[in-house]
Amino acid sequence: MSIDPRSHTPVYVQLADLLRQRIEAGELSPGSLLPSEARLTQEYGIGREAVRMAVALLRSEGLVRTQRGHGSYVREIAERTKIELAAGNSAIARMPTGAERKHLGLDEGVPVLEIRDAKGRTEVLPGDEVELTRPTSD
Amino acid sequence: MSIDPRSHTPVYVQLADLLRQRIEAGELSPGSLLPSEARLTQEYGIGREAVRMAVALLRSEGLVRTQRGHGSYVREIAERTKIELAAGNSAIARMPTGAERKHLGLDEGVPVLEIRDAKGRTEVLPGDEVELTRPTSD
DNA sequence: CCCCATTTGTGCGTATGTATC
DNA sequence: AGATACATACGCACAAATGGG
Repeated sequence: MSIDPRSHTPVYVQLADLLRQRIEAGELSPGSLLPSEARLTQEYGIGREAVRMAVALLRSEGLVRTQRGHGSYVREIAERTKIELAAGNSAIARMPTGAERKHLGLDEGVPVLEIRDAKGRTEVLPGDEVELTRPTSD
Repeated sequence: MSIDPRSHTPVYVQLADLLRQRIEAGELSPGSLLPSEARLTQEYGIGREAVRMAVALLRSEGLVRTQRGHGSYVREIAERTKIELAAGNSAIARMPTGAERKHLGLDEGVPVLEIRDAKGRTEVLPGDEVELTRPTSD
């Protein structure tokens, strides 16, 4: 598989698609380092700008985490803790504010679950670590 | 408030923080146009790359929507439809795949809710338009 | 401790395409 | 038609963080 500069699909999107495939195929396993920007520019014969935008796109999707002076890692899939949505409560999914992301230690591209109880009190949970359940009444 | 190029925090993160503050403070209201890239580079004395990455970061957070050839707008807050989480079902929040985003017509930086029933069938809902509820058993 | 190689962050110049007014 | 503004893409250069010797 290769990249076509003359395609209507932007080069950086094509690269992101390729990398996403390699991640989902397990060829780039969770915790492993992506090839460096320099390597990707060479291997695919494209510019650094396109490479950086491709990685930024994967970051925004929560697939990779970038560490300056080191590289970009494939994010590890967190275990999801089952949380029961209590009767009378509701939940919404949204992206965290900057403060929330810092406070919860969230990577880029990770949503939060905001739980609201009947009294209007809210609780914000890391979206990649939680599975919301409602048990059968049996 | 200004930007410090010598800070440990990347310039583009600092700018994103400043713009986020202005958005959350209502100074940049929903539907309004952000200053252009050129204006931001001048006003903050930073490079184009930093400006573009800051705006991309806000996009990934679902705060702004960029319209090509026009500018970047502060996203309007969508009405949320209440959806009941049925008994025996569960839900997780995550970022959509590219295909899902296209199919659902989602802006960048908008998570999805994936509902799973007892038989393992899943349904994907736009995270910015849904509020998950569990009524009181009354 | 310093030096060095690697990697990402930042700034800037340039160019082309496309959408809007 | 023209001006403006963003999107994409390439190039180069230097700064800053990281880790190894």
